[in-house]
Amino acid sequence: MPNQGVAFDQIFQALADPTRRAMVERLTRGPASVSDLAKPFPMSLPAVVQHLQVLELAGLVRSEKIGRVRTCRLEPDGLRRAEGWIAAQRTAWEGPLDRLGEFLAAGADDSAHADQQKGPAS
Amino acid sequence: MPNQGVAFDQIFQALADPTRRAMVERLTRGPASVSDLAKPFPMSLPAVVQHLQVLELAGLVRSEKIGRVRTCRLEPDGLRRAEGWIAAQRTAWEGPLDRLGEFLAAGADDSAHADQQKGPAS
DNA sequence: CGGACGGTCAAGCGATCGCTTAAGTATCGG
DNA sequence: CCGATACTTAAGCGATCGCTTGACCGTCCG
Repeated sequence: MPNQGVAFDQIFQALADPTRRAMVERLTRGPASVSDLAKPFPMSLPAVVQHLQVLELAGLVRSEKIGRVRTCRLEPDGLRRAEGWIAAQRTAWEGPLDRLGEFLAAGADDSAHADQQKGPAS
Repeated sequence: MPNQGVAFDQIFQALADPTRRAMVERLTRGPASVSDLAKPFPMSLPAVVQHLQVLELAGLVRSEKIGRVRTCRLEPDGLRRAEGWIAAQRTAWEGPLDRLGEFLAAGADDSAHADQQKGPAS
């Protein structure tokens, strides 16, 4: 069972490769076999399988072999984990008060007006 | 300046390293100088700067040198781009098919008949 | 049965990654 | 002006990455 507590290292590393991202995009449109998944790419089949293993180890994809065909499908939990981490960082920065801190740190000289119309309260 | 249309490759690659993610987390709590940013880590200063360059090239961090101090701050746009891509894939998977597609593919053996019970969508 | 199909295993190779040390360059403090 | 501070640059080294080729195994079809 592809561990659910996979490290972010593996998730982001998996997503860092364009081939692997293209595979994920392909899999959002439905499950696919290995060779089916390999067709768009100009590389050998073992290379594709290696990418697939990276995705699987990261918990982004699950695959099951029936007969001689391995069928791969997306595992949205991995994606959700990555999205959650990013959102946490982004909101930690945008949330409390820090945009102002940035402004102050940049130019503490002419603080005549401190009300920029930024921040559409997302 | 680091282009805003930076490739996802660089963004996810930058996020794939635990040291770099820790730096991002640190920067959500406010701007920091290079050596300040380096303090929590058991590595040499040049190593930290190299990580910083990766983050900056990915458009996740911006830095400005004043006097002999380089001050780094978070660039939320990069984070938002990454989050957007992930969300797009996740919703592309979860949206149109619901979970039914996944369920059918897992339990059913072929596409000839699709008359299993339907509507377990939560 | 025999061959094609779908995938797997193993070795290896060049490129990149993360990190190091050593030796700079600029600024600031006294 | 001199030393300390805050990086910066460059070279190098072992480990990992992405990909290849070649051999192999199990499954389906005629």
